[in-house]
Amino acid sequence: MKPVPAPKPSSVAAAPAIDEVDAGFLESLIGYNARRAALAVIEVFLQRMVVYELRPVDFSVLSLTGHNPGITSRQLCTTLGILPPNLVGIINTMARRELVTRRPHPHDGRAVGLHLTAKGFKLMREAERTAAALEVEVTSSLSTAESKALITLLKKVYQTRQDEAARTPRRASANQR
Amino acid sequence: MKPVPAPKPSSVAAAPAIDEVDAGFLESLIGYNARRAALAVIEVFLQRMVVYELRPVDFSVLSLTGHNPGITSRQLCTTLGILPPNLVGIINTMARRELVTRRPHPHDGRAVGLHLTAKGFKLMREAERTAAALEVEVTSSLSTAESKALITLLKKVYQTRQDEAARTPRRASANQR
DNA sequence: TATTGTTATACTCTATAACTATA
DNA sequence: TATAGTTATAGAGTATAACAATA
Repeated sequence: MKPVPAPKPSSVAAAPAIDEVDAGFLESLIGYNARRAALAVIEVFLQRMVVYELRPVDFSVLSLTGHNPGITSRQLCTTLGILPPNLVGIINTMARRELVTRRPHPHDGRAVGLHLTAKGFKLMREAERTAAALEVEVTSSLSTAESKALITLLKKVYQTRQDEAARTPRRASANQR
Repeated sequence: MKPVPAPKPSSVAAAPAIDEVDAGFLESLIGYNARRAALAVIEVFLQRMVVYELRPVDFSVLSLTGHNPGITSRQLCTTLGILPPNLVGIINTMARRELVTRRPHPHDGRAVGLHLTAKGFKLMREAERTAAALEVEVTSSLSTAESKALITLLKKVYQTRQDEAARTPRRASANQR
C-alpha cells in the first residue's frame, strides 16, 4: 500500500518483481473471507480470554452448559461440531477446575448430564460479559444494522449447508462441523 | 430457537434432560458464526478440490502465484497469514508436481521469485473455475446483493482488525495470527 | 444391534528456534 | 544488523478404531 518507485523502463521483463500483491480472486470467495474474518476475531478473543484460561472451545462448552443444564457430551459435540474423543479432555479439565460436574442422566443410564458449579456460573457470566464487550469492539467499523445483517447472512450460509448435508445422508447423519 | 414443548409441570427439577439445545449466546457472536460458515464452505471446497489434489492453502498459493508472477515466499506468507517454515513444504510439493518453478529475484539475491509452469496455469484455471461454481452453489440461499454485502462486511471486519494491528506495532509488524 | 462415553493413537496444522546467505 | 529462505522440531487441533456399559 506504499507509494512505489515507478518501474524502471528497462528492457528485459523476464522476471519482474511484485510490489503489490493482487489477491483479487481469493477475495471473491466467501470461504476465504469468512476464514480471514473468523481468524481475526478469534485472535482478539484468545487474548481477552487468557485471564480466564478459556480457549474458544472451553468458552463454548461453558456457555452451552450454563444455558442448558443437564446437556450431554453428545449434544455438545453435535452443537459445536467436535468429536467425542476430543471433548473428553476438555470436560475433564473443566471438572478438575471445579467449573462443571457430571450427574446421572434422568432417563438414560449411558449418558451423563453436565452442570455448572457456582464457580462455573460465575466464570461464565464474566467471560460472556467480556465476549459481549469484544463483540462491540470488533464490529466498530459496522453499524448496528450491518452487524445484525452479517450474522444473519453467515447463519444462512452454514445453516443451508447443514440442512443439505442432513438431506443427503452419507450413512446416517454426518457427524461433524 | 424452535418452539419447545412446554416443560412438564412435574415435580423434581433436579436434573432435567435437554431436548433442544439453546446456542443463543454463541450465535450472537461474529467469531462463532464466521467460523461455522467458513468451516461449512471449506468442507465443500475440500471435496471438490480432491480431484486436483489441492488443499485450501495449495489453491491459494497456486492462485496468487498465477496472478502475481514472481511473487516471493515472504509475500505469500504475509498475504495468506502463514508462517515461512510451513510454506516451504507446500512450495516443494508443488515444484515436484511441476506446477511452479523458482527463479532468481530480479534485484534481491536472497529472495526467490515464484512462477507457474504451463501445467500450473492449466490447473489454476480449472481449479478457479471449480471454485467459482462452488461459490454459486454455496450462496444459493443468498441473493446476488446479499452475497456481495456479505463479502463486503467480512472484509470490513478483518481489514479493520488488520489495520489496527498495524497501527499497534508489538515489535515490528506482528506477523502471524 | 445401536448409542454414550471413553482410551489410545495417528495425522494435520500451526508455532518456535536456529542456521545460511544476502542486503 | 536485518531480512529471505530453510531445517528441525514442538505443540495444538482434529481424526479413526476399538472397547465397556447401557438402550
